[in-house]
Amino acid sequence: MGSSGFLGEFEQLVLLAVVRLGQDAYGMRIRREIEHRAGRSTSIGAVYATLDRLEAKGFVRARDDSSGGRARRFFGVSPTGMDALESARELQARMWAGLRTRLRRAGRKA
Amino acid sequence: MGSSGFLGEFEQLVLLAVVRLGQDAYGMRIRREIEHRAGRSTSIGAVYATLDRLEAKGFVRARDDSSGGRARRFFGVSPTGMDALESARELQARMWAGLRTRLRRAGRKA
DNA sequence: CATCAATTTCTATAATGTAGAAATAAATGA
DNA sequence: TCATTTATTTCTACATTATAGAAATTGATG
Repeated sequence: MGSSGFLGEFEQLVLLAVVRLGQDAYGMRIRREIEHRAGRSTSIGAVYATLDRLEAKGFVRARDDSSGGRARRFFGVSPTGMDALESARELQARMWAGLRTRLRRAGRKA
Repeated sequence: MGSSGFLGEFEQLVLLAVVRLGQDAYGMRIRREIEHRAGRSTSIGAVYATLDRLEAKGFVRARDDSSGGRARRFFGVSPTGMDALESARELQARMWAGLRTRLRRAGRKA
């Protein structure tokens, strides 16, 4: 993938979950969010490994936990990360453009 | 990924290119289609490796080349493959739902 | 038949995805 | 206070996917 700025499938899920959760984006919460919204089970290890990789690419940054409670690692999406999300979305739009009807037709006759 | 039916990022691109190309979907052509539409360079090896994996999963099937010319390997998307595409699209829709404005806001202030 | 051009195969490696056990540390109740 | 529970993160290991490019194949062409 050559760090070319493209987002893998799961990376995209995690990044979107971080956007959605806003101030509340930390590992376990992100995991739950993905499981709920995507309806797909995932492991906590998968989430953290992906967060670490996203951080290494500069797509998310960890901010320190200031709340008194249990120490947690909160994440936020960086401007670069936002760009990556936008690009991914645009790419998908281009690739899908005009294909929905064709897909439905094919699905019926299959 | 455990062959859980999820499509990787590039797998999705290839599958969509096969749908779009219809009768004309063979390796080199798929490569060109992706490069044009996605505006992203890719290698022929990447395309074939992905086609092989998609075939192993039953998402595409190769049909024999009946045209007289240079022997080529044509591909078509199977019903299962169509389902996988639909699922991927639905998943994306769910994950993105209601996020565009938030993304734009964040992009501005960043 | 020699060469060319288009296509596919093959080989090798990097990046991403995935799970689950182990470690950490706050909270709780005795 | 201390043992226990509970929520969270780290760590380790491995499977799958992504990627490139050289080599092989085969029709076409001179």
